[in-house]
Amino acid sequence: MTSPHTLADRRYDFWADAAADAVEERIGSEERDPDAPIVIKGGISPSGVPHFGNMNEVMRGHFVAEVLRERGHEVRHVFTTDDRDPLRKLPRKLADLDGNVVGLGEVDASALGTNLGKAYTDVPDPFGCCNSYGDHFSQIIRQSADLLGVDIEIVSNTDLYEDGTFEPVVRHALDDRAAARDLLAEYQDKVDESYVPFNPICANCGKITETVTDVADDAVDYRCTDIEAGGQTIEGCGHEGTATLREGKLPWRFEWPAQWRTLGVDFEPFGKDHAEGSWPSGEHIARDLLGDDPPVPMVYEWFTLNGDAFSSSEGNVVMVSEVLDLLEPEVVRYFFAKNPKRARDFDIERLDQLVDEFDRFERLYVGEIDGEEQERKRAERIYPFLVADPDADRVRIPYTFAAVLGMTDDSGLRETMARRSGHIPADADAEQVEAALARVEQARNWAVRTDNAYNYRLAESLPDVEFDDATTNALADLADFVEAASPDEETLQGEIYEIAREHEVDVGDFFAAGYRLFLDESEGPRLGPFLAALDTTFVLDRLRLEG
RNA sequence: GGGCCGAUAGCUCAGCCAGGCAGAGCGACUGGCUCUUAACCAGUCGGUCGAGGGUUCAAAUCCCUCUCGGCCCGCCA
Repeated sequence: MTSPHTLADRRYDFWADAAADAVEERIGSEERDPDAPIVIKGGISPSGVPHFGNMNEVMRGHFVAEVLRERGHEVRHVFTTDDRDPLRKLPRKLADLDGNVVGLGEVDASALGTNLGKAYTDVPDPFGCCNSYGDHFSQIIRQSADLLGVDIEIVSNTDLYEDGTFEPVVRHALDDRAAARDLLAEYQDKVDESYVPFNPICANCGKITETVTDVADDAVDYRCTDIEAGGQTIEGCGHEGTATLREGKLPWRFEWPAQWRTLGVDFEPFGKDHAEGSWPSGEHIARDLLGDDPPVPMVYEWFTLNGDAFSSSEGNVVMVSEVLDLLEPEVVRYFFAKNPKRARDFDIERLDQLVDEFDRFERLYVGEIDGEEQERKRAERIYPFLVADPDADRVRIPYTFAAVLGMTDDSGLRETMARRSGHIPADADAEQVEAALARVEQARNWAVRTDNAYNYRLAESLPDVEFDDATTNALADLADFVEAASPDEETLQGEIYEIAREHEVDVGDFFAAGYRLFLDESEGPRLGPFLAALDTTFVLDRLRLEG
């Protein structure tokens, strides 16, 4: 037995190197054609909205593929959408191709409900934009991978059945069904004498059935009986018919090894749910039933979202497209480059922490800061897999400050504020500035979404304010000072204190007045640098309560 | 009940394979910048490495037992 847990050890600074070693060892074995490209696979059922956690299935394999390519191998990254699986229950939430999540009530749910038990590719697309339910969600999987900069070859499981690719394996399993049955019985109690490792599709109602009554060379007879699944019963129509070996599916425990064989899979990552169930039986089936060498396995731990399990039914999901509204792709990739053996929480409230961690990682890589040897080595090894064209001159504005810059939509003002705060160096060219400010969009979205302390908005017009005479006079004095002295940020910051004292206005209250005037908030960023960055005329009018 | 994986500072995580001073960042706190507020600088605090035992000159690291959490051991995938 091959343990799927032992690959991601710490022999390397990057776990993908350890996995790549195991793959290289495998392809060196004698039964494998050394010239054939290495095949890395992942796969999920297009059962509903593919969420951020599902991307483990894409990203973990991706890094291993990239490491192997770096070592000079030709690598195919194949991804099966297990779209011949039957629709078992209706998800509570769906999503259109533009990433908008909608409730089940917003589509024709009854049209879905009547299709329970059919393969995803035989269920109509509730949005009407793709050929089937399965195609719809496979398309979103493809888009999600694209957004993360990962190139995968998506293979439809249904196609593999219909075009005959699977047919020899299906025949093999049926011919050796006694052996298949004995083998699976070691893992599943319910496998009995009547078990046949093939589920035909009913020609009458289209459901995937479980009752095979006879097996011939190129076809099976079946009766469409009730199917129990997930505590509910999907009624069979009672039809008796004959199905070819292309008109049905292998049970998952057999289907997985069938994919390995037909696609020539060398490496496959999978979630921990498979580690103690599907993997041992799949490995056994591959070796002893099919006579194949199973791929190198790797288990990854699951992510949680804001502390709770990802759950489509509970609605605790976030899609890749949503995440990329909040984070740059390289930061997302960084998250997936961490040790897969560790369960991780994807905490939206604290994305700033993740971004800060990435920024530090980047600075370690470009040598801008010095860290401990270990973290420096990790950065040197892993960073190139996160960013296509590492740029030592890349300017990163801290994420939280970028969120603050989102208070205005004026890009010129954003640049001025960033420059004056020292986050953009004086000699930065236009291209660097644009790249540095790109993050503002995501950071602003984050601040708005979480409505946190960085969610400021520049008050476009004079807020409804009422100040006492001393404060009003002090503000007017401040305006005069700004007009006369064109002060830099620090001078202005100092003068705010000075003027508050002169007018015997409490310093805290005076600052609060400033924040009220410009942000309509009681607190805000450091006022001197903030006002210094704003358009002078605008500042003068506002301080004089004129607009 | 049996099996697998995980647990290191308030938070996010390195370190474990192959034993050698308990680490980083962030946060917090203190101080600095004429200055209670984003930023910046300096410093401080912060640990029963989940618990207990064993091996060892030496254990976060190796071994055993236990606790807690997740997953698997029905079906399905």
